[in-house]
Amino acid sequence: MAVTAPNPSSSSFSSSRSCSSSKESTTIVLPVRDYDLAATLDSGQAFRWRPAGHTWSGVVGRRWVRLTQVAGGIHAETAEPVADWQWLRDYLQTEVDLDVVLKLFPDDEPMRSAIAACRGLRVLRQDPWECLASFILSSNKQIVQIRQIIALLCERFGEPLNLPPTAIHPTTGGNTGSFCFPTPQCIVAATEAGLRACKMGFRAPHLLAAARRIADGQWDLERPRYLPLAEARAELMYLAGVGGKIADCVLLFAYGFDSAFPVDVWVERALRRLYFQRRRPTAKHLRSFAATHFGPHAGYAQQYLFHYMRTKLK
DNA sequence: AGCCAGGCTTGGT
DNA sequence: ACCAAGCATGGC
Repeated sequence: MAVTAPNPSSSSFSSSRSCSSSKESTTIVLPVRDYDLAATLDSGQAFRWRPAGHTWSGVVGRRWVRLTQVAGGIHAETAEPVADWQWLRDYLQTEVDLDVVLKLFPDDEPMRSAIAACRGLRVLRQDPWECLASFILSSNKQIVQIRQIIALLCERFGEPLNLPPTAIHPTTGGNTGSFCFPTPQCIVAATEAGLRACKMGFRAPHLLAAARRIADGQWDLERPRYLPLAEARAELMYLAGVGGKIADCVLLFAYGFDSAFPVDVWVERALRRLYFQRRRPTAKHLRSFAATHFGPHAGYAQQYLFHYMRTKLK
């Protein structure tokens, strides 16, 4: 199995990027090619993005953001002026050269089809806590329901955010997506009943327990970054409510382990259908196949299979 | 091992 | 139209 530590350069806080003389602004165009914004924001890796036409509004960290795919890049708008946009480049991973990733995919028919269908799909680099909490809440839920739970959680327990007047929706009253994702400290201050009221059911005690461990310092959100994949995975699985699949999601979507390969039902279906036809591999066999077959960017390949299966193969 | 725990979507009838 | 199955995890 490839044990690939996160590539520091792809989460770079590039020292060459001077911001000493940069002006503050509420808009920017991040230049990028090979980027399918809609596929990326709507492929089950993040749950707070809302489409309105061809623009997407959401929250990254403590900032409300509206994104639009434009010729040559991604147009971004924030509510408050920004001097240094590196946080958004990191989140969207616009500095990753997709060609390099796709060239290392296995050269087989299923991957060629998936690339043809989803080219431009990216893996985001999300905040570890939001990602961990979101995927604890994802267990045994479908994407629409996960979005609902997280929207309720943010409205009820997250800090309100500033919005530009243009973001106020005339019919809904406009506070959708205008809350921070609640910090561990916010969650700790909640009760299990209050969390259950966000429709998360049996996941409530898991979320609360994880928040407590993190808030009181027993579990360090930064530690997995510096561990080999297998150890980082074990750390995550030490938390209640985090099994192998959810651990792999957090490793891939937050910590940048490109070789982490989450296998959910959709990916399992894709693997069975595209690589195993009518045979019946065990889950263990599928995992070992995935670990050896898809190379250093297996997680990226997984995202392509996932999106391809959901949007094109059904 | 097999069942249960929210609740919403999907698929079969 | 209805009703069962699926979903990913941990605890019993």
